[in-house]
Amino acid sequence: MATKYERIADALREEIRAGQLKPGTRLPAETALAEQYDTSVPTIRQATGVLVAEGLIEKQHGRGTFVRKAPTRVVRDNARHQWEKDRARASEAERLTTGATERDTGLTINDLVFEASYEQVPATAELAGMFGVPEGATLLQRTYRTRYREERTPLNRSQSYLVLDMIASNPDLLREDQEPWPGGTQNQLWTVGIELDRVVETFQARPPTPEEVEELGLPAGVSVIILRKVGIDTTDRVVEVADVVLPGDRTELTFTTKLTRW
Amino acid sequence: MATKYERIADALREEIRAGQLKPGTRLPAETALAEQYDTSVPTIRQATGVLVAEGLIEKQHGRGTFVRKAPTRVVRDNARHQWEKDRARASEAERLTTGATERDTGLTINDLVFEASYEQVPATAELAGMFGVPEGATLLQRTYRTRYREERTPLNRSQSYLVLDMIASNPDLLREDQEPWPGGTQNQLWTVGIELDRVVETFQARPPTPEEVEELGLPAGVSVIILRKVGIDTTDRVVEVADVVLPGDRTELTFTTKLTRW
DNA sequence: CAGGATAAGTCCTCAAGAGGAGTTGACGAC
DNA sequence: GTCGTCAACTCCTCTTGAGGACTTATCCTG
Repeated sequence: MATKYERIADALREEIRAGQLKPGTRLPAETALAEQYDTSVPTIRQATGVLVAEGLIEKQHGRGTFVRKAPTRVVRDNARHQWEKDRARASEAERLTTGATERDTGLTINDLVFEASYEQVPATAELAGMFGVPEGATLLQRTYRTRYREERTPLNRSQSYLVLDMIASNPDLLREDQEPWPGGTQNQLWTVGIELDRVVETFQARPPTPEEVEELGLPAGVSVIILRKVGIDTTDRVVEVADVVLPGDRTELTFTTKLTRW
Repeated sequence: MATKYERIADALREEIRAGQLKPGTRLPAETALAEQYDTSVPTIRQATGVLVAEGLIEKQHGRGTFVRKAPTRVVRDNARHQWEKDRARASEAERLTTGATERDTGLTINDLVFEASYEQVPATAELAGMFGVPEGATLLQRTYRTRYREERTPLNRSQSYLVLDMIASNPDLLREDQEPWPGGTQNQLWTVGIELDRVVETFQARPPTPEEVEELGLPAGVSVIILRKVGIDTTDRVVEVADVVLPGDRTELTFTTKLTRW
């Protein structure tokens, strides 16, 4: 015999699954639900709290409790690291299996706004260790935020680090006033004689910190994806490290691994 | 002015961050905290509930509330799709940037137990669409569970699908009694004339369903990573689809993308 | 007609308390 | 000494009640 609030949560969850409560619908008020299920308001709040944590409903202070819509997802693909010509090789099989979300959302890069800021910072012990430079060495830190046109909360926040000494031969890379990294990081690094060989991406999912909730405008119950991207050049040096914070409910990542046999 | 429970949550969070409350430590009892912060037990429970959702603490009925240890992470790397010889090419740069967790945990494949079961199921509309077969066509479904030796809850659950007709030429693939897929899926498919060309992996993070909480023994506040792996052969056919459910707090995924220039 | 005040409806905070259920260690019976 | 019982401690459930804060629509004022 489950507890009272669990039974209520189950009942509501079932109504949502069955489609009786459609996305966007407002649930009855807490007092109404309390009467309907013959219990008190705190017990109702406990039940709805479960569904919030599951990401099924969303509470809005003063407005009501609503069934959440499936959020718009943004697809990231590791093919973005490749040159354009290579991307064109994407075949029908890929489109069948991964293109669906992109088609559904109908979003293109033009619907997004990018913001960037540059700063010179000393290397932390962790970053210094990865780059193989002394702790405190000067790094160029670029902070990116991506948002939908006409939305305030960004879709992601990314901080990328380069060792200043490695890129000093091209002062344009340090100019704040120009479009950040036209042609992409790979091309930019090429202009200072660095040839990127491969990118290693590591990531995990965890609940957001309060700061991340604030910055990304996350509803309760969603997690963030933490992605660390490490760029390695043809001489096996770590030349770029980037930490990206992505909202878990709005992000879908795709990676293609080509298999080799020699 | 933040609310009372927020201030309490902030105070406890700060104690944890500062290391005054070390991982594994038991927090004072709810009644003691209520007295300490001059409030009621429900308010204390609300405050600690925030930290549970953030994954910082864990409540154990009858025992107490404990500061969570950083969970053991299992690293998945897309290099696992490659032949062994290729893996050996992993260089110092990779080890610097991604090998740390593997070294820290000290876990090898020998510490893990694999369970598998086979079943023949009709293709759902979604799977049929991906494979390009009629809906209801017979699929071979393999269900995997991975667990630590001497732990009951599995680390992950994976369901993999193959089209029966494609692999029918090797009846050994259907034998339940043998070690599942010796040599790996890539080698096994080779025995039926299928040459895997690439693997496309798509994933997202979301809160777990109650069933997943049950099956994977997830503490409150952690999310699951849903990974869909699609194997494509050299003739651009989708030959394998696998859905993997991973606990977000115990999993770290790594992908290496080799950049090309032609 | 525009703008602000108001009222109703909503979810949120906080309190105090009773009883229940899981865990642990101490104690006593055997 | 071993085992089971029991008491103490823990977190969990649920209740009742009061007031606060946010949102929206209505109504009144200018």
